[in-house]
Amino acid sequence: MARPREFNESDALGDAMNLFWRRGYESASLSEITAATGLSKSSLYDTFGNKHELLLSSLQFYVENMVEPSLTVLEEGLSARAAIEQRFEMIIEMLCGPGPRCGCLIANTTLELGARDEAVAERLRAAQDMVQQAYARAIERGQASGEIDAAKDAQSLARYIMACLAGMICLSKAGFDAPLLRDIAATAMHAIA
Amino acid sequence: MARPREFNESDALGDAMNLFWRRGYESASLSEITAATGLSKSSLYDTFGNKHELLLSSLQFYVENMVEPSLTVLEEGLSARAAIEQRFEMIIEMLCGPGPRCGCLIANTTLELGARDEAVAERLRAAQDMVQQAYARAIERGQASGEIDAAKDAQSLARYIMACLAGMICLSKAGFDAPLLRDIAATAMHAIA
DNA sequence: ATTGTAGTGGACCAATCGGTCTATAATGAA
DNA sequence: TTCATTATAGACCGATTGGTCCACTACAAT
Repeated sequence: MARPREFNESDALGDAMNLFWRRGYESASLSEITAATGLSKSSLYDTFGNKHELLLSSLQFYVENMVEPSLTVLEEGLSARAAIEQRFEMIIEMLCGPGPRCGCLIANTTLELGARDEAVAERLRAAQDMVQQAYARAIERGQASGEIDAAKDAQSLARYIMACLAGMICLSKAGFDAPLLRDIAATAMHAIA
Repeated sequence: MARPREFNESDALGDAMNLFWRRGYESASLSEITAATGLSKSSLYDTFGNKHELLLSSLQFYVENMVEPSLTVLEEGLSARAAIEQRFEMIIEMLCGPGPRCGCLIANTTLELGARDEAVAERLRAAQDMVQQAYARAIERGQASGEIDAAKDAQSLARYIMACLAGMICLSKAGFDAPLLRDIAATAMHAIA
C-alpha cells in the first residue's frame, strides 16, 4: 500500500459534526464543510459519499462521542436523583459554555429535518430512545431504593425528563443563561418525587 | 384612485406565515412563497420588501393572530391551574392536529435563526417575554387564590412552564403523539403545587 | 526509475437562490 | 376615450448551491 491517509477520518467527521451542530444542515454549505474539515471536496466525497451521508455519519459520531459517554453518570454510584441532577448540570454547562449557543445536535436536527427526512428521522428516533431508556433505568433504580415513587411509570418520568431537557435546550438558544436554566431544572425535579 | 388591491395583504401574510411555519425560513424558497401566497414576485417585493422583512411580518402576524388570542384562556374564569392545564391541552391539539408536525413558529425560528439574526432574535425575545408574563400573571392569580404555593417565584414557575412547552414542541416533532404529550403535561403540573 | 495509490485543487456543471426590472394587462376615474 | 394606478408574468441578473471530474502531486513499494 502506498501513501497512508494524510487526514484522520475521525477528526474530519468531528469537524463536520461541529459544523452541523453550530450551523444546521442546510445552512452548512459545502465550502464551509471543506474549510472546517480541511478536506478537499474530492476527498470529502470519496470518504463520506455526499452531504446527506455526511450528516448521517455526523449524527452517529455525535451519539457515540458526545451522548453515550455522558450518559454513564446515570449509572454510577450516586443516588438516582443525584445522578439525574448531575446530568442536568452537565447539560446546562454544555449549553452555556463558551462559544455560540448551539444547543444539541439531535434536537436541532430533529427540528430542522425530522418532519421531512425519513432516513435522518429514523436515526434520531433511535438516539432519542436510547437516551430515554438510560433515564428510565436510572428512575427504576431510584424507585428500587425508595427515592422515587414506585407507583409512577418509569418510562413516563423518563419522557418527562426528556421534555424538560429539550425545553432547556430551546430556551438556552433563546438566550436563557445558566442560572435561569438551573432554576428550571430545580423546579423540574420537584415533579419527580 | 384606480383598481384597488386585488389581493388581500393579510391573507397573503397568513399564507407566508404558514409556509415559514411548515418549512422554516431558509428552506422556504421564493418560488414556494409565491405559490403559497398566490402573489407574483413583483407584488411580493412591492408589498413586503424582501424575504427577510416578510419573515419579520410573518412573525408579527403569528404573534397577533395565533399567540395572543390563545393566551386569553389564562385570564378567564377558570382556576389558575385549570387554565394552565387547558392551555397545555390547546397546544397539544395544535401540535398533533392534522397535517405535518410543524411545531411552533416562534420556537422553530428561534432554533433556526436565533443565534445569528439579531433583528429576528429581538422580536422573538419580545414574543417570548409576552408569553412568559401571561403565565406569570396566571400563576400569581393561583397564588392569590391559594392554588399555588405563594412562596414560589411566579416568574420562575412561568419560565418552567415555558420550558415544558418548548420541550413538548420538540418531542412532538420527534414523533410523540397526543397521549404521550398529555402524560408529560400531567407530570409537569406536579411541579406546580 | 517505475508504478500504484492517496489526496488535492480547481475547472466545470446544471440548478437554484434571492432579487430587479420591464412590458403588459386590467381596471376605475376623469 | 384617456389617463393613472395596480398587479402580473416572466426575462434577466449575479451569486451560490451540491456535485462531478480530471490533471496533478506526493509518496511508498517494487
